[in-house]
Amino acid sequence: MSDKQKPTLLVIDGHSLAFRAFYALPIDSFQNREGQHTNAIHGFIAMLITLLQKEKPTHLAVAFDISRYSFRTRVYPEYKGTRGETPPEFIGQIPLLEEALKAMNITTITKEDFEADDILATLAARGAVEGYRVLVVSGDRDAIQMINDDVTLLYPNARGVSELKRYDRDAVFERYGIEPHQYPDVAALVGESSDNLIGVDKVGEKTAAKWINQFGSLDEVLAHASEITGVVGEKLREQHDRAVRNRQLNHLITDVELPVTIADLERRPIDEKAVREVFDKLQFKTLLERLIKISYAEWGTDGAVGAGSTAAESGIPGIRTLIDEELANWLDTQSANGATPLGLRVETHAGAVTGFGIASATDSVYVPWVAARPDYVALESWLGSTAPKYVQGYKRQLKSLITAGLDLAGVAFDTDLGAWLLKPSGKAEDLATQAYSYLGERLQQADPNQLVPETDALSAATEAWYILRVCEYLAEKLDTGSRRVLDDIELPLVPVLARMELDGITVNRQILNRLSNELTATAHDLATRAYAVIDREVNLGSPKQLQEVLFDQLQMPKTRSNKTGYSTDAASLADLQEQAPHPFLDLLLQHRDATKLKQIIDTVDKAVDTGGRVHTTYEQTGSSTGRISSTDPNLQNIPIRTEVGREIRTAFESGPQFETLLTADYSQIEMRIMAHLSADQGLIDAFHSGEDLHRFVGARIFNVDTADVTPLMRTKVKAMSYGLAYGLSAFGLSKQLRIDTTEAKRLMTDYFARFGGVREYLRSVVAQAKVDGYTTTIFGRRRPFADLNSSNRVLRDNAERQALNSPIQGSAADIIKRAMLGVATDLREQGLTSKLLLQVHDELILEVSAGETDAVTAIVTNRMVGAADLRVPLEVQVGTGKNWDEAAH
DNA sequence: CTCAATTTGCG
DNA sequence: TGCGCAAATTGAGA
Repeated sequence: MSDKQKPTLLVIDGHSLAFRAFYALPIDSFQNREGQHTNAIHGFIAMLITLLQKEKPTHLAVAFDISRYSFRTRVYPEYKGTRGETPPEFIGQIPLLEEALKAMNITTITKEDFEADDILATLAARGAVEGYRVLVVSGDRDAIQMINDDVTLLYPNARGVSELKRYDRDAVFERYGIEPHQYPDVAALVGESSDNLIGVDKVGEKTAAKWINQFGSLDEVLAHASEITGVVGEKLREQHDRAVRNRQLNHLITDVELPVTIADLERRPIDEKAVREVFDKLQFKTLLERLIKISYAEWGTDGAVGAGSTAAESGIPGIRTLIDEELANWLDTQSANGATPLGLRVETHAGAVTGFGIASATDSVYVPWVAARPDYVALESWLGSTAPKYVQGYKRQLKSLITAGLDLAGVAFDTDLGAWLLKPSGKAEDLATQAYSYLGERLQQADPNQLVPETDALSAATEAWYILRVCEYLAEKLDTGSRRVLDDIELPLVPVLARMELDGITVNRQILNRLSNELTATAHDLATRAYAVIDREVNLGSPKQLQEVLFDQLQMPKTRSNKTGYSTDAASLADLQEQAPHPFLDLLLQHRDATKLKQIIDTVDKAVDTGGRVHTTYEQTGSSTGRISSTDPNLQNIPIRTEVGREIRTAFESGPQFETLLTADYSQIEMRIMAHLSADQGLIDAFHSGEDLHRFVGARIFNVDTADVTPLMRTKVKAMSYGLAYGLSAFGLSKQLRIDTTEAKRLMTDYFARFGGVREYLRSVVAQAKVDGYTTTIFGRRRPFADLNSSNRVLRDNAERQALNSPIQGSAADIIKRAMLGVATDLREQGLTSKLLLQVHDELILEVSAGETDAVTAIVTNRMVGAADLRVPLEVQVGTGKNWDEAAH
């Protein structure tokens, strides 16, 4: 008999599941009118309903513990002794749950002196013998021993309620490397903290599984204990009794006498009246609807239930699977409709393309993709054509296609980019969330309490249809400026970024490994010395432990306070060093520096592929200002400010087929943008003078000749200038320059006396933003602000500084993106093989082919300088070299 | 295991 | 009491 035909017995550990649900769902969101908490009941029943739908059990029972005491606590009083008091919010939920189950006509079983798991084990064993497919739901790991070819365990994962993990024999083997029936042997050696069973010291899952595999069983392992060498062997012989005791306790009883037979557990229809009463008392409206609905479906009663919009209601078109001629004809018909966009979803599995969903407003098709199939001419030509396509996650989809050897053109909208331009400070949303946010429609999988993952995910065809609709909605919402940014900057940038990611940059692992080893030694040495100075060993990476050392042990003056006490960051430590010099401080700072650099090196090293290259991922929708960010690994925070830091940069090289690396960075782009936006004549003159900016500004402020500007004066002016764009206060400036606030205030006054246009501009940005609710960059990118008129001072001040900075940082982001587009275009059009590799906000890094250095230098310079037409010139510094460090000069 | 907080790297 | 990011680590809590 196949499993499909077998009757299915579903048995649940009631207490353990309810407890999991209790911790997984927010307590405060589930409370009925009497103040009784109901989150555990809600989670449990949501899970149960899903299980009924998915697994369609023919027989069902829920087992409960009667009390905390069982035969096991008599044998070993400390059993489960680590479990604390029941949380007060949990009290009362179990009886209510039992009441609800009763109304649903579900059998609950308890047995004096036994735990629920023993009941489950008994039912599972009997069910298997009687020819059932058995599903056990339990959050207790001991349940693993029940698993065999007929019995599967559904185990809640760490998230608690979002899904159940299926454990069959294979899954157990994969996870633990043993057969399910051997699990108690392993657990006896390892121990089980939740049961207060202490294992053999030094023995973890790996060791225990190895022994069990080697000797066959716990008894055999113990019999051969004398053969096991090393400290673990010693511990095993010493703690032999623990393992034996644990094994006795974790053995589940499979012949508990029960008042029911399996046949008695056959499912029965719910008592609808009773269910309505109980669920009403619990105030479970949605769950009641779901339950009634499935009950009607199952028991054949009239199913006229109003809740939830079904496919037919929301107008999802049916899906047709098309290939060959039919597909060609369909695409033909669509393009005959002119330039009407189609939704497109590239379906992938493990990175490889497996199919396509394509949708018009009224029709959706699915195209399975088998790379070897010959006749995809029509599809490929449509993909590569300018026929407008609406997508989600353009870059990721494009990369999949490129990897599959396919072209993609004509992308005219992306839900992610559109949503981000509309609300750049929002979180990235998946399609289901977007459909709900913008269309108000719940996609399948909408129930957050679902415990078992949907078996049938939404078809790529239906996704394409939703993508189309979300895009249409967003396109409607975008103002013309944002739309221009999308069309002229963001969408065209996607293929450029995709190429950069796929290409990656060559990294010399020998250099990284050498540096890593050196830094490990340095850090170790520094730590040892630091321990000697304070006469004890602490974790130098733990702010909490450092606080103890600094403020308790060493009685240092208190620093800036934070949520956990007093700050130990570099600035605070530097302050301390001044007030109360101590060798520990310097050692700590150096140690931090070494470990941080090592961490970055190791992260990059881990990301090197077999071809010796590192591929970052650019987050195009990650920032609020319009910048792109870099992750996995982040290549925008490679050290440069210290000697060792720069050494790391020598590891980034041009690839074997290339001649050199080229870096090009904008000089003072933000100050230039400020000069442009403020139209301050002084600042504009500064940039036209050819003089060093800070020297020029310093001369004006301190009333001296440019030649007489001292380094100290220049430093102060530089800090002031840069701080301007961030909304720096006199206090902040004094902090940074380590001068008193009076002097900082005077510096600011003098600065604004000479460059009043800047202050005027910054003021006007904030004022305008308060009126409009958003700021705008030179190229029309918007950033909305919610808190500019907040009555909360902190919120408002923060929003004001963000608003003041956004047009500056955002315009710089626009400019370098435009430069990247120009560079990519020119490289392509001039048939050059040099490649754009990295972007670091105001810097581009390229890999240059032999003989192309001059051409590439010209392209990069022209495109970067010409990326915007400002009141001041844009200046670019270009350098070349074998590696990133060399190229940066 | 997950999450918040802290710290630090870059622009 | 200075804008924008990503990553690692610690320690607490579920």
